[in-house]
Amino acid sequence: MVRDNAEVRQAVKIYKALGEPTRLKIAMLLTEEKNLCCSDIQSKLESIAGSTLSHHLKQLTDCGLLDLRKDGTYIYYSVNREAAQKYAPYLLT
Amino acid sequence: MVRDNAEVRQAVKIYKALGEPTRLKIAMLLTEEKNLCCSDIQSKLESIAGSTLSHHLKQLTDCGLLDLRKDGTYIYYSVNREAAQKYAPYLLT
DNA sequence: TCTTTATTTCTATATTTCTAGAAATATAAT
DNA sequence: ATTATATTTCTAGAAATATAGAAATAAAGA
Repeated sequence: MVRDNAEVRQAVKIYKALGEPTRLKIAMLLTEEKNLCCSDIQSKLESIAGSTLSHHLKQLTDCGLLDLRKDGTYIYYSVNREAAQKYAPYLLT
Repeated sequence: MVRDNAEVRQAVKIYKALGEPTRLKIAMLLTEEKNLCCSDIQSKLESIAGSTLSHHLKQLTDCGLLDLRKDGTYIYYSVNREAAQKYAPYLLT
């Protein structure tokens, strides 16, 4: 029952990231279909500015919930299964 | 993979509730020790105004993560295991 | 090189959230 | 009845967040 503080801080960040409709949607999109790039995601959301999406993606990666892989001009995102499993396996179901 | 919208909205609310350090701490306190009342919780946190705590508890109950039981002047809170299991089993580990 | 496409950073604005004091409500105890 | 305790509601200020336009950066292709 004794918890590492760093772990708890990561939990807060992950839950904060998921506690916003657009970001939860992004995480869910990436659970269904991995390796989408920024503009793929943008086209799957109704209407969102690139700059806004960029901020959301930063928050989702900074907390460790998303991984990214750069390939030329593109950046492909995917869900980090370990983090999701540990904190929010709901995403994976 | 098709998700109920109401479920997704509840997920957002629960993650938003847990995405704040004080509220995550409250949820963790209540996982370890169930049936604490408002003032018990207040004394277990460093220093928080009753009105602030009340708002946090409202958010945690409104999303369905905490249950409450009234007994006279006291209100005893506990974690709703089903909700925690579904969305944030990290709390229960 | 010039242009296009992808993404980020900067900046500003609108909105939400956190916090707590004061007042209100509710129940219990004297 | 009065008092004490527990909790909530109201209110407001401060801080954080969401959003997007404009400019900047980076890589690819013509």
